[in-house]
Amino acid sequence: MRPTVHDIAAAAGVSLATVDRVLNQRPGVRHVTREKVETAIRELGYIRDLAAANLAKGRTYPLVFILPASDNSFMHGLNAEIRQAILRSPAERTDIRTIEVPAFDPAALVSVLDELSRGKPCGIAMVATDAPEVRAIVDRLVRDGFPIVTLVSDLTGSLRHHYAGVDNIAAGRTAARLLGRFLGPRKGDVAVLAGSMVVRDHRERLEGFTSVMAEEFPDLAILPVLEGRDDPEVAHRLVADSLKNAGIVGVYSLGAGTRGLIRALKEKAVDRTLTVIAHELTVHTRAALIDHTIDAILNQDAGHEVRSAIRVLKAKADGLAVIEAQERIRLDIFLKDNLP
Amino acid sequence: MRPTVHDIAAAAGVSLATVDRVLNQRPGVRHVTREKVETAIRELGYIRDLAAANLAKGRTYPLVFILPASDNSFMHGLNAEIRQAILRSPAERTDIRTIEVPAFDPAALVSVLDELSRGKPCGIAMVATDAPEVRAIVDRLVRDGFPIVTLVSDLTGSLRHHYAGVDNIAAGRTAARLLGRFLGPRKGDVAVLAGSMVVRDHRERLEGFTSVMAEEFPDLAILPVLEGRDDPEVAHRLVADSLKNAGIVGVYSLGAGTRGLIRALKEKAVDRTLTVIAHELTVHTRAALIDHTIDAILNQDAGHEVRSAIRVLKAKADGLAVIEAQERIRLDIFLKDNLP
DNA sequence: CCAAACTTGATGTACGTAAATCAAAAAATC
DNA sequence: GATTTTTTGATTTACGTACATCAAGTTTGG
Repeated sequence: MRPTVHDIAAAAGVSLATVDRVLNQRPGVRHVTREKVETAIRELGYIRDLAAANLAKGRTYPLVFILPASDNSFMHGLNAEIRQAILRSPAERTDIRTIEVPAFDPAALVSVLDELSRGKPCGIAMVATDAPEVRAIVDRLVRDGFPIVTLVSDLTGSLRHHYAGVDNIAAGRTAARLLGRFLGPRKGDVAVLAGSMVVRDHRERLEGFTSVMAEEFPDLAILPVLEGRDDPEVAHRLVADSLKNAGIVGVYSLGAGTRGLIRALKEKAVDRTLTVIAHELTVHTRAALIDHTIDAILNQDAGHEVRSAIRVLKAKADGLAVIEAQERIRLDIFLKDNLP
Repeated sequence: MRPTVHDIAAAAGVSLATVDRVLNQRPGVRHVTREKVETAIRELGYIRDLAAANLAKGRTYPLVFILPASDNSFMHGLNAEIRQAILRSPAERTDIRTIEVPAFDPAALVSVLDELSRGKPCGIAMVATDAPEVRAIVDRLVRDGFPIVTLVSDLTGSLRHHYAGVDNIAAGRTAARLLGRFLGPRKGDVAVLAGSMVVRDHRERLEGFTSVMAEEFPDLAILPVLEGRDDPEVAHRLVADSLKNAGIVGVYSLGAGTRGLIRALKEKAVDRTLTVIAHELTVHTRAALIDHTIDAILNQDAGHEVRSAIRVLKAKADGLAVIEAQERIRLDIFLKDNLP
């Protein structure tokens, strides 16, 4: 049987109350006594029973998810996953709240974080907007002891404890290699559709994409990036326009809101010899993959991201280690054959 | 606050003892009283606090993993993951034991299962060997109330509660499409290296592979399957031999023990224009992917499989639902750009 | 050396559930 | 209607931890 507080007390030759004072870093223990207890803890390999502790404390984990108010399938999916997590709250002792902030708006994000810092959430998961002032307040909150994980979009260089999202540079590189390999010996132009270059994840995908393209597929030329602002209408217009260029052999859509892209592709489908790689599995991209409008979909599993963020925040709140491999968000590659 | 047994007792107008009898299906409760209590449970939305219950019972989950005694990287990795899980046992209340059985030997597997059925494990995870007698005893154990999940290799048509592994038909199909698309307009022969056709997962991969090849890439001809028995030496000889055929443009290695394959490929590398798809990410395949000997690796995450099996077995033992999406083992596709 | 401050022990309650015991009440049997 | 059987209640202990209280002991400071 694993040792309990009673065993520690006996081994250290002190009372239960003293062990408790040491374990919960309460004052009123002489230095030498504290050392005795800590030695006993180490030697017996005592690990406190979290379940029992939480029961005694009536503990819950108040968590906050901060999301951009973007109206695209991916964000809807993310929201749905959070709602699922809320349904599991009783069993997981969580108490989850979501806050929406305007997208691409660092100031709004900062003010929400500042507001939160006056409350007592034991963990914050946020889709980060990449700006110095956001980094600053995140660092402040982390120093004040709030566990913080970034979700979907990271805030590199900040002190956030963890990033629950994919490696977007790798995603871009992967897209480039798939596109290059699928095109084989063909030469021509490649169109890139992004949401906005002010979001870090889009910038990183593009960076990865262009570097592999340059290194390994010099016969393919990347056209100037189309910024669709994750809006189907805008994307449709931009892509339709761009496709008038007869030299285009491939398309990489690295943002969300791929509906417009798909529509433009279908209109052009008559003489279609395009190879298309897109991000995020939604009902639309899924259908397009099945009917061969899209050749491959790169995806991040929103459910995994949400569950992972919750696990990590709870672990950090308890000062526990996480299972790194479990929390790594992988880049899913879907062809029409391995759709879930 | 969520309702407790006390609330149920009050609401149903009975004593705590009676509520306990109902909750733990102990005898000595009249039918009408039982109904009263069950109504109260439903109306208050009572959910028992598993942590508290496990604490009170001093419960642990004795689990058994049954693995084939195969000496290949994948099985070593699986073993390592189980050892990791054993390290987490204290926190997860599990008590994990592994049993090795000779590979490809239904009789041995049956006798181990029979032996286990006389013990009291609360869950069994097994790499299934596909045979009628195995199916029979699995069904018997399931009927006797043992939670059983198959691991890596399934036992379709049996009553096992869950399969913690990838969809191997989809894996084969995906391999075919990748190979076909990577080869593009090239025509020629494709070599297939398998472990053994008596293992279900290998058969299924081949099935998926050949069907997509036939449907969509008629210019590529599949050569007779090479059975390497997951042995590097055998595989090396077979592949080296086969590569004398100048018409080969692609290779699909669907089994384990890919070391021999890689060696054969490197020896032949001088005039290499081969496209190669292999299964399972190991140190060897990883290196080969990086140096372009292999073009893509299909992988199943052994860590995920083990953790998933444990979660599912615990949930089944407690009669709880599992999060389906979380337990789905995905087919990882690795190019050199998205290696973990 | 005495009082104030600090340190420790002893003890009890609580968290939500499981499980056991014994007595009391109700129902079923003859 | 008495007796047996079944059903129910009341109460207690336990799981491992947290936390509070009070008394007693030990150090300090002046």
